[in-house]
Amino acid sequence: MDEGVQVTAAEAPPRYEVFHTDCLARNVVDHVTSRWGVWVLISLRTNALRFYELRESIHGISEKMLSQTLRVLVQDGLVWREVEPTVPPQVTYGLTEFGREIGEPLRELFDRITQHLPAEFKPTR
Amino acid sequence: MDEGVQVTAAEAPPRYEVFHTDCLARNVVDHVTSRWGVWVLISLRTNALRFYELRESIHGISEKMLSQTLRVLVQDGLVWREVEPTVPPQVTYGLTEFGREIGEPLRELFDRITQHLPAEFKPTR
DNA sequence: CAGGATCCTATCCGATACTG
DNA sequence: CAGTATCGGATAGGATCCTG
Repeated sequence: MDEGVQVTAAEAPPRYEVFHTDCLARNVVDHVTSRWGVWVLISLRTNALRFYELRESIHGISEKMLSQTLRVLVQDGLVWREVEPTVPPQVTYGLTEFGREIGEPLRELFDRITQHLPAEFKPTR
Repeated sequence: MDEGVQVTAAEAPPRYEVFHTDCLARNVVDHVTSRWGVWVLISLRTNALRFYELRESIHGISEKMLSQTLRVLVQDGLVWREVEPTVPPQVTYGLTEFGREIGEPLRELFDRITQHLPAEFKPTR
């Protein structure tokens, strides 16, 4: 049934086709804006981190959700994963070029949000 | 157990306190990046829309989720709501100043995502 | 038209236990 | 250390019906 892009009229405003359920972009957006994906991307923005570092820097995330989220982000090409075959193993995650490009507007988003909040909650920066 | 901000060291990098579960900013972020909140904000970015226009522009959203999402965004001060007491009633939604500030990085985010996707899925723009 | 109320299902996600 | 597997409760969210 659904297959093409449905833009009602030719002269329709440049409304985003991303809105369609079967759109690939929408999946990526959903992953980026997923409950934990957001924080993973933000955490990795400045530097690469190991699994346990990520877990500790993102409050409230469980190991399950962290690995699950990471797996998706790696699949989407936003995050790279490097395994050091030592004992015990060391796995490091970092942002790809794509991930960094995404992280920038994300940071902008959060900065603007925090700036609009009551003073008592504002970060010290 | 957890109550304050845990920044391991004094000279720690400016890691976001937003990561804490009890942070107000986190709630707003969760709303903005919620499954449907994203699309509502993007939809309203260029101009205000009525309820049914929103429902039609965001594919796959149910009336329930749309009204629920809108309610939260209005509470957060991102969206305004205007009721025209006619019969049948007309309710219009639009972005507040805050909402517009948030919408900008959001659009940037989606533009970058769509630009990185395979050509066959790319919007025509 | 713009929703609220209800019901019901899918999934999210945390806790726990186990593996290389 | 860095996960995977499984279970079960909580929540998101769709469908339907109803109202001002």
